[in-house]
Amino acid sequence: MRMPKVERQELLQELVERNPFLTDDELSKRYDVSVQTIRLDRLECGIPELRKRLLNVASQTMEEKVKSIGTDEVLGDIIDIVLDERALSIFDVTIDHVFQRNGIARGHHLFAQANSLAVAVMDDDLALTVKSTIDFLKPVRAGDRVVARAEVNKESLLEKRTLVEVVSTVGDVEVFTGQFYMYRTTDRKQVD
Amino acid sequence: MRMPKVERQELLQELVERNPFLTDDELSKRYDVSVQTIRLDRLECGIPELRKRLLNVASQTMEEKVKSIGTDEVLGDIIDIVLDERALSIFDVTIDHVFQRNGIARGHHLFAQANSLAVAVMDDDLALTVKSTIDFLKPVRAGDRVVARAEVNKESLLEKRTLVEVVSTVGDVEVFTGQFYMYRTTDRKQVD
DNA sequence: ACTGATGTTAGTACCAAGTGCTAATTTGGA
DNA sequence: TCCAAATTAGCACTTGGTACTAACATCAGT
Repeated sequence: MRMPKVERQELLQELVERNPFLTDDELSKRYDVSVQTIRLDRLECGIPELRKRLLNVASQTMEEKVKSIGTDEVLGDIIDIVLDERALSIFDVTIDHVFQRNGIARGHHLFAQANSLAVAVMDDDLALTVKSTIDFLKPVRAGDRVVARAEVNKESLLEKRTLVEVVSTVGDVEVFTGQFYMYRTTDRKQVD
Repeated sequence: MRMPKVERQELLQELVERNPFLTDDELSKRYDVSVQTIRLDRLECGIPELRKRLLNVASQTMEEKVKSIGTDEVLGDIIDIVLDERALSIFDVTIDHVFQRNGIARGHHLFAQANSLAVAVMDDDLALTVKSTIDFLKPVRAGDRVVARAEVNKESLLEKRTLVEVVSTVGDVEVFTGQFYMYRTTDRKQVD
């Protein structure tokens, strides 16, 4: 006897989960049983056929891709924006953004939200961050909704390095502040 | 005439790129041509059949899944580390990290690499960034390999806020510097 | 030793979504 | 009008299956 049925089916479940790319034929060789037995096993365990497994994996990807393109361009959703004046974005912190150890959000996500907002508020296709000073005031946790408010410093608007100040809050608690010195590619004095 | 051949083939390329889940049959209805025409188009354009497209997308996902677990924890690969002293990480910039407009890396990715490294070099499970001052010295582009070097300030080691200085270079050009003031949860004076 | 349940294997017909090929038909343009 | 390019049709074959039926194998209980 090669292996009891139940054991084979349990191994099969795991294996297919980790590696969805195996055909029944390959699986049958792996467990030294006939293809038909593998088919019966899949039927009993509710494991779909190769093609449907691939389709599932592929759809997952596409969903994630659509999401990640949106979140890569600007981390957080921009709710309100007046170019060269102010902007506001919301970022919902999930378990993906926190340290496993203590559940506190990684600093670079808060920075990313603020930095993205600072870039967006500048009325310039090619705005770049040159210098920045930031303070992490309070720890942020999964489930928190971080609201970032960016304000463009009027006096610096015509200078080469425009100052954008960002304040992020959770509820009414300030959790993060940052000064972003932004470099404009197009020259305001000529454009306006 | 419905549409010139070349135009249809160009649209086909784009469409299939965005939505790899369409069968020849569905495509043929979309462009109001026969299935055979679609097959010829795919042949000429080198577009693989549905099943191979799904397989490609699925394999990508699996690779990314393996990678993303590692890259979320720390952006960039840590090459060398001496706890409480210094650390070094490498981060390969891809098109995913740059502005489409000008091909320059988004600031928050450089920050993320440096911040991750600063957290890692602290001999503490729960190190947090409290304050940071950073300078983006030169634009970084896709294809660049950014090497970040973190150095723990010895004098500040016993203080509540330890200073970690990070310098990132591409080749031998400094592109980014940052001072990270880190908060330790565990108290060095008691632990040592 | 016989019987029955359980498990395994074999074989057939069929399906989806193709490839690869040949042949017929349509169509646009000089 | 006539030719070449483009399109369509048809057929045999492939993969990786489903769904179903039938034949074995094996071991347990009586």
